[in-house]
Amino acid sequence: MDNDLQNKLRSFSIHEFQDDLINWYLTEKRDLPWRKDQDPYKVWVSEIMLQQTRVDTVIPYFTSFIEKFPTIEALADANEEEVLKAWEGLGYYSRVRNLQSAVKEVKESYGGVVPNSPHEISKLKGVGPYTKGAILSIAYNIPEPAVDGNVMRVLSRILSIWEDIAKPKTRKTFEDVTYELISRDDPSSFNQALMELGALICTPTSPSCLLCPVREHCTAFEEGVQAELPIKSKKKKPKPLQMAAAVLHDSDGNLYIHKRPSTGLLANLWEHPNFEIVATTGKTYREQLADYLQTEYEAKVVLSELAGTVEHIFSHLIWNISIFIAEVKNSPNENLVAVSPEELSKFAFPVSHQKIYQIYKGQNLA
DNA sequence: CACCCGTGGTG
DNA sequence: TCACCAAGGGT
Repeated sequence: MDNDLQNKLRSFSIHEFQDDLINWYLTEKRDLPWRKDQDPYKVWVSEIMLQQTRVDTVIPYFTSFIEKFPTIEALADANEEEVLKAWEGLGYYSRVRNLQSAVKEVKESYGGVVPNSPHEISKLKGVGPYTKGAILSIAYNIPEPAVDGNVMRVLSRILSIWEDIAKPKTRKTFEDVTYELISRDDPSSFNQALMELGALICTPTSPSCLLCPVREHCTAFEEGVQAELPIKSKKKKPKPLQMAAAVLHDSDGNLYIHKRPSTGLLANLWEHPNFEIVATTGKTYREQLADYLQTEYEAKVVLSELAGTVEHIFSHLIWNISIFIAEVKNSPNENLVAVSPEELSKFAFPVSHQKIYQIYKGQNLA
């Protein structure tokens, strides 16, 4: 921590800040399903789901996930397909594979009890510095910083910290600050209050300073620079890729689907056969797709004309997918699995491939 | 550190 | 439309 920041903290009314913040939180906090108790497992699941994901999106997933897998034991013993299906549509699917892996570790090495030491909990897959602090403080009431985007935004304004919060090393500054500020009486409420304030009052654009319970402590508000903070450098634009996909079916209406590899993008999810178009050949998308289905799956097909397009936007790339319907005239190789339309709902697909299937169903109707 | 890893909402 | 956002972690 630099000298300027240390000086700010020396003249900061820490206890008054804690009281104003926590009292506001205890009165105004939202009634969320993961706040019904302090079960470390449920806190853990909620924190993983909430990573880079909105509260409103998480709520229905959390409720049904806990119904399906109410305990560490239940999740540890669950079928991986079923677990992935419960996560379908939430995104960042490695989160749930890491979670199940970590839960198995807790079952085997810690007797099914989530460890309460920073060192041990950090070794669990998918538990980084934020999630570590969140579980320890919320479930175990241990005064550990839990620095997420909310906390960096709120504290950058409170203390007028002009470091770029997009830079990895900046998180250390905010952990140091949080360690100075955190309530030793109620670290759980303190950490959650900082995040709740960021979500409800101290929002990224147009913060509601006049409603803020801690504006008397806020140097950015005092100086009128709350709209300039935090400093956050720009992200790269996602790179567009041209793709082609086929909804492959036989004359009985069975579908032929492919399981993606266990690492990388959309790992272990199912998809309709697809590939990236090569721009340099003189062939049409349709011709390239027929070639691909033949070489990759030994599938002889009758392809439709272009049936539609689907866009899939990721953090770092964009698929522009041209969709064709293909009827197979032979038995494809073992890289494809045949399923009936009724069975399809047991498999987890990325959202783009759900849309691809919708196009096929629309064609069937006509 | 830079890059990879999803999705849906919003001004 | 588009840029940015939302309780990050792994490599």
